[in-house]
Amino acid sequence: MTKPKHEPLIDLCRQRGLRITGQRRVILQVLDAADDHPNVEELHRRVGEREPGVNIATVYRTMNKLADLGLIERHIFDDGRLRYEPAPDEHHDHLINVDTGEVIEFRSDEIERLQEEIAQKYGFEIVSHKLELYVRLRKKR
Amino acid sequence: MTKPKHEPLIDLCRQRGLRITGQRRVILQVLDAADDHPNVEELHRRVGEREPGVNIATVYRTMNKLADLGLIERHIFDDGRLRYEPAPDEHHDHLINVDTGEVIEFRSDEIERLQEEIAQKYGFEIVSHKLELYVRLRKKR
DNA sequence: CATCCAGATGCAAATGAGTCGCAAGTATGA
DNA sequence: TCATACTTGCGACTCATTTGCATCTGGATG
Repeated sequence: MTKPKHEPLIDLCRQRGLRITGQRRVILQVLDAADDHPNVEELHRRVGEREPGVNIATVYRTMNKLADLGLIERHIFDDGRLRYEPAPDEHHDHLINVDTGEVIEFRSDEIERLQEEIAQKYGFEIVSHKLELYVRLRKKR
Repeated sequence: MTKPKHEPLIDLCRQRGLRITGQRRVILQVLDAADDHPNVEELHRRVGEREPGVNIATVYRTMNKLADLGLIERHIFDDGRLRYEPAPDEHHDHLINVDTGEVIEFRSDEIERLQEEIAQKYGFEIVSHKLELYVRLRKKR
C-alpha cells in the first residue's frame, strides 16, 4: 500500500539539523503524502493510522518547528484553526469552498503585481499577504 | 479630532429592534468613535473609560448581535483575535503594518474584478473574501 | 561499539479567547 | 403601571494550542 515515494521533507530536516525521530519520520511522511491543508487534529489522526501512540503535542511542536524553518506554511482560514501545507515553490492563494471545506490553490500574477503596486503607493513593502476567496458552486439558472 | 455628535449605530439598532440599554449605548458610542479595528479587549477598555463595570461578556454578546445584523464587520487578522469595524458603505481590504499594528484600508476595483474572474474560472461564485497585505515601511537605500 | 547529553517526547496541567447557563435586572409596548 | 421578553453580570465552561517537567533517545564523539 504505502509505496515509499520520495520524502523530501526528511532530507530537508536533516540538512537543517533536526533530529529524525520515529515520530517525526511519520509526521513528515504524512505531510509529504498530503495534497490538502490539514489541521493538527487531522494530521494527528493520519499519523495515528501509521503509528499509534504519537502524542498530539508532539505534532504541534513538530509543526511549529517546521514552520519556523520555513519548511511548511501555516494558514488560518475562517474556522480559526491552524492548517499546514508543505512550503510551495511558488506562492499561491486559496479558494475555499464554504460548503465542502475543499481548498483549491490558485495563482494570479496580475493580482500579485497589483498588491505590490498598492503597498508601494502607501510607502510600504510587503512582508507577506493573504488572499482567500470563500466560494460556493455557481447556481444553475 | 472631530467628535462625532451623530451616533448612527444607535438609530440603526432601534430600527432593527435591539433594546438600547445603558451598556449598549456606551458600546455603540465607542464603535461610532472608533476609526480603527479594535478587538474585544480593547473595546472593553474603551467602554470602561466612559462607564466602568460593563462586563466583557456583554461586549462579546453585543458585537455578535451587531455582526449578525450586519451593522458591523468582523475581521480576524494574523493575531487570531476578533476585530470589528462599523460596516462600511463599500467593501475594502486591509494593509497591516506588522511593526506597529496599524491598519490601513484600501480598495482596488481591479483586484475585485480579477477575483471574480478567478472564481468564475473554477465554476464558483464568491461568498466573501479576505485580502490582507502585511507590510512594513520601505527601507531607504 | 559504548557513552553521553542536547534535544525530543508523553502526559497532564496551564493558558487564553470566546461562549454559555442562570438568576437577577430592565427596556419597552400595551 | 404592568408584564414579559430581552439583557446583563458572573462564574463556569469549551476548545485549540502551549508549556512544565520527568523521562527517553538520536546521533555525534571517543
